[in-house]
Amino acid sequence: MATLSRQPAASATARVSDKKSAARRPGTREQSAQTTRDNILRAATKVFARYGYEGGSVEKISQAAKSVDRMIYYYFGSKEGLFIEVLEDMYRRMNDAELALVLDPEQPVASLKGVIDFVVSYYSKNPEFITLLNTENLHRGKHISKSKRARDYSSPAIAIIRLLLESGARQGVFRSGMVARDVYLLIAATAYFYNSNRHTLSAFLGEDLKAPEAIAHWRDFIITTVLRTVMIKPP
Amino acid sequence: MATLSRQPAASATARVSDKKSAARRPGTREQSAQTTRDNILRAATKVFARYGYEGGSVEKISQAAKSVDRMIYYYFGSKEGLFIEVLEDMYRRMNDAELALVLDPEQPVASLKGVIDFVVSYYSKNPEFITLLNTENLHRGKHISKSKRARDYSSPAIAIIRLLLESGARQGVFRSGMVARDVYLLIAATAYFYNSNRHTLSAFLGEDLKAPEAIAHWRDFIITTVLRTVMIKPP
Amino acid sequence: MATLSRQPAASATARVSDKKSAARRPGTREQSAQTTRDNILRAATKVFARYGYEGGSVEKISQAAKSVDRMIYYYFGSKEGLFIEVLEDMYRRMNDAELALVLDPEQPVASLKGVIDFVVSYYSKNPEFITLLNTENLHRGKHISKSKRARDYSSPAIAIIRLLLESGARQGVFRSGMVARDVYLLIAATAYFYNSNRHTLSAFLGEDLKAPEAIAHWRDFIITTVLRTVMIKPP
Amino acid sequence: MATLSRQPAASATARVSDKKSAARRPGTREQSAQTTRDNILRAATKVFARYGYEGGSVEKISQAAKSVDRMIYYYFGSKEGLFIEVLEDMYRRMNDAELALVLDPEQPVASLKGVIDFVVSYYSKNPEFITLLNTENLHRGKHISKSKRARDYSSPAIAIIRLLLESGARQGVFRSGMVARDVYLLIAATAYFYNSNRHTLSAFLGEDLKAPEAIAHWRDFIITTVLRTVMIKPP
DNA sequence: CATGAATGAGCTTTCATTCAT
DNA sequence: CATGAATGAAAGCTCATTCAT
Repeated sequence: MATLSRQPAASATARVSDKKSAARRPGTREQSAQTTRDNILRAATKVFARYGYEGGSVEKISQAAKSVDRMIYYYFGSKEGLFIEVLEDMYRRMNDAELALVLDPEQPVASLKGVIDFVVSYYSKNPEFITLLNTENLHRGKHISKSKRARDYSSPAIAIIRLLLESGARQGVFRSGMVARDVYLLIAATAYFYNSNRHTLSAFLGEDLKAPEAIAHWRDFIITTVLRTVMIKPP
Repeated sequence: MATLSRQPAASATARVSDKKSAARRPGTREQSAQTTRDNILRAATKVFARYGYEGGSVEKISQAAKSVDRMIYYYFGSKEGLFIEVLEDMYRRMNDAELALVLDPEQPVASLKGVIDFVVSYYSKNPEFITLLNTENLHRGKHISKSKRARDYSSPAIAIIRLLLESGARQGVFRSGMVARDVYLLIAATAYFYNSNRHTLSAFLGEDLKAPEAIAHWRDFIITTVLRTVMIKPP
Repeated sequence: MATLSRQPAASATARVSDKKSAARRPGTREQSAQTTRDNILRAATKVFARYGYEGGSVEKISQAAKSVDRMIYYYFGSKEGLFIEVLEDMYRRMNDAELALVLDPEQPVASLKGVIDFVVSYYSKNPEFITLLNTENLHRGKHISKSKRARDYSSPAIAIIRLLLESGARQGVFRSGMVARDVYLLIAATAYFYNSNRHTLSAFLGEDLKAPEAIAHWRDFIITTVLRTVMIKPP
Repeated sequence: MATLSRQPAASATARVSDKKSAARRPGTREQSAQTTRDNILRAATKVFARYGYEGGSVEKISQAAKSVDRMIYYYFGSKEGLFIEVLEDMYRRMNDAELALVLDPEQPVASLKGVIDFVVSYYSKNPEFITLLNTENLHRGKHISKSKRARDYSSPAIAIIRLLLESGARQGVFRSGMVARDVYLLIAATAYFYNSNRHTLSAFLGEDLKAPEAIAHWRDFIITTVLRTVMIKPP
């Protein structure tokens, strides 16, 4: 987005480098400390996303990280400490992705479509994001509330939408008085729910919500819904 | 709703009677087997909703039911068997509540508002419904797919909405070609997400989403959104 | 002692019966629940006495009891709960032994000798008593303070000594104004220390304090000391 | 004591200086190796005295010393090696304190009182001494027996008492034939037990044995007891 | 001289479940 | 119909110690 500076924070799991770490086994010392830590964080993200907090045992994680249980305590202090860092990293990556969005406020309709497209796409491609959030909500946000860094990652999406709503209103295409937070929640809710409840929904709807056409259809429906909600004269 | 017969199925956890057995202790024989079973089912619903499947231990449940572990196996065979019955009971109650909705298809706008109001209200008053569904989705629907009775409780809500959409289209107030499933998902998603992600959202939005005014505001926004989506000339 | 009723409380580890429990292995169901519990309590007494609280692992205990770790938690809830019961049982047995003492208040000198003899003998024959007390004192009495039954076992020895001191004073052989608590502590201290610090003492004294003659010598010295302290005209 | 040369050995934990190094952090090189070593030894003394050998973990010690685990192995080889040095240091300090006692053999009664006063005071002011000795006795003296320097610190107290007993006997105020070791043990036992078993005793006696008046009363009782034991005509 | 990284074995405790009456 | 007793496996975590620079 033109109006926002782009400086994605460093992220462990986002880093793709990793040099010489192919097929390393515990016991060999070739790997750097940072690599071990990153491996654990990455593995924990997957395991917690897949099995939840209780179901995601430290053994599952250490095995997935090709390390040993003990290292989790060495680097993260406790299972909870590790989970908190997983959440922080998850938010950081989401933040970075939002910051990387390039939008033109002078074209509010197209840009709003772009935001929706981004959100639908991000949730679809990062299913971990959804299950991790669900897990944290099951625990009533107790872990993220312990994070000191969590506040730093307050989603820029709402600010972006506010900008677009104001621009659109100025141009006379959007209704005035729209609350950015509401529009943000509308987009997030529809994109989130579709992925979050996929399994129970398909048990009753009898459809495969993962099919590309199904996803595209839902994305278009969201776009229609949002535009009809904010525009004065929807197409 | 006028067009649907009302025959709520028997539900363990919906039953509120059972007063005579207050202060009963395990070990006394006075309580009927049905009561012990019901106590466990009710307790399990709460515990699973609160702690998830892995976090909801057999011991937590038996203690909450003022019974002993052994009884869970006596009545439900296994922890998984109990969880499946909890899910079935949860769906049954949702079904019953939807069936109890009285709507007039000749007034599609008011009725659609009524549906939204019902969904928002139900999710708000039955937070267990949300966390149980999330838990089951974390497990990719593996438990509900094992249920033989699950299919019986396919939500009548979509059928209701289809009826209203058709009636509104006939009357010339609703756009034609609207897909009932999409509208249903839109309503469910917005109502669900608001409750489901309450804890993580409030950590960043800094607002109390539980406040009655906040809930009312969100309900009104959903109504506006849905009506602007389906109506030809929204108010 | 003539003036005290004799009704030793039931004690797990004091019971010698144990019927059919010879050579039982875990896995066979022949043993009664009470036997398993008793075995654990008895084994825990030995292990805690030998290795201390931290050093006395639940595995050591369960093996010594020819049972498994899990049963400790089944019957005692936690390692700490088990240790508390060990302490209670230890006090109960000491109590019972003191109650079984038969003394004649009309012969205060002989009876006082009898008390000393008993204490020296009891400490010598029950080294567990000493190390368990040391362990509990290392923990600043935190476990025994959690015991509800602990108060019931307040040592009758002081009351006995008070009786003897009063009788002796009446007869004109003991100094008047002697405090029973002081005399009790004097006896306990000398008998206790000799056993408690045996190992470090013998490292420096270069003597075997366990030798029967050494014990007899020390007992006689205590008797001399106590009598010279309380008697008007010591022999 | 006049008759004994005064040459207190160097003691790590007795040194109180070290002021310039306040607020030093591990990682900075400004501190001398000797300081790090001393910090560990001092910290270990406290931790072992408080938690026992098993309970006194390497981590607790290194944290208390504001150092890291690795340094313990660097300087002391092992946890056991550290504990042995703690014991040696403890004995050395006791030795030094005894050597610093100034007594006049020509006044045996007053000097004996002085010895008792010293012992009672030392135990009272150095509770670590007691719990460390108890811990070592729990381990049956296995650590101190591995110490090569331990023998060097054989308590001079017995020799002192022997001197006083002989002097008193010569003067006709003390009974002849008294064994110095017995008198020493009597004093040590009474002073030791009072502190060692403070916590369990107060649980039953219901008194605060730490109160200055209580300590003074006990010291006086010990003095009376010892004098009545050794004197021909006690006051 | 000093230290960050790593580790295997052990710790207490909890898990869901079955045995046996 | 109901239950006390028992259990193997696994959980999260801490232990003293060594590696490698």
